[in-house]
Amino acid sequence: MLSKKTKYGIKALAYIARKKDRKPVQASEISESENISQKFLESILLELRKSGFLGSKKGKGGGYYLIKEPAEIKMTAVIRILEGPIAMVPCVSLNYYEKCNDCPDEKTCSVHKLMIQLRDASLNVLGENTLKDIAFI
Amino acid sequence: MLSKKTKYGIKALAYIARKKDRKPVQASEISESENISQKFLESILLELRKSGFLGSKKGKGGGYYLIKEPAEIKMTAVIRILEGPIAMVPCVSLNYYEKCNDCPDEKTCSVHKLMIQLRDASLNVLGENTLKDIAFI
DNA sequence: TTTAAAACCTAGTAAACCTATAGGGTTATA
DNA sequence: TATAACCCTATAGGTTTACTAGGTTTTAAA
Repeated sequence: MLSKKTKYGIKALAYIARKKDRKPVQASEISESENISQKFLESILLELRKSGFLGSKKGKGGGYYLIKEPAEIKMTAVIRILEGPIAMVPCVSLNYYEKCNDCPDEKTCSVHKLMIQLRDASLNVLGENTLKDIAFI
Repeated sequence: MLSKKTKYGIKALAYIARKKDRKPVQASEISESENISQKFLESILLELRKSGFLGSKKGKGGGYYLIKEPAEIKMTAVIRILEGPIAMVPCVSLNYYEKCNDCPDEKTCSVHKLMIQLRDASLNVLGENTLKDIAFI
């Protein structure tokens, strides 16, 4: 299951990307338009800022804005920050590898085999899609 | 993340599939060989029996056995029973569809769009793999 | 210079879910 | 009839999720 956090984060990024001018967008505006609890959204936007996707401006007229071009933001990066590893088991994760303790040999593990295929399929989709691709209909 | 339940369930099915004869395999044997807590495994095997993957024989010399040929057991079916829907959001699920309450229009939703692609990629992989494919090295 | 808007930060919390464990009951075979 | 094996229910302990509350700080505009 995709967490609400990730879902809201993607929606927020897409909302910001759709704005033509690069003026800061307020959390309250996104919250209303996308039906997301404002306080919860604030924490997500903060995380997106800290991880380098968004910049922010404080005070009246402030808000959040994209730092990079939408076409340069791969969905792999967004998902990894918001949701975590793309692999479904740590033993097939490229970025967060960890050995299973129950499994003596990965090469002969049937789960491992299947999960590698799933990981690669997901990586393909997420690597091919940028924020630009999904933000516009 | 893949739940331990699903992981153990797949390992157990693969273990049973690798047996040449069709004699019932005991939970205790699988538990030892695959390093799975026996009580936990029992509950998983029970679920796999109730959902039609396994048959069982009670009493001494009893155990679990496959009802269908490994080549006829698609991994989509296994995952759906053990882990639940393959889609990461209910609004793109084929078998468990549910409308999002925050989203007024699926056709213009950027998350929806991405999740459909992910679902199809996963369905592809899981549909192409049978228990036979993953049980043997 | 005051006021209000907005981001920023910390903490808590109810509910759900996960991963078992406990403790037996039932059934069939040797 | 003893024992091996499946069958079933309940529950504990931990983690994660999805918020909510309540403020502080910064900045622009009145």
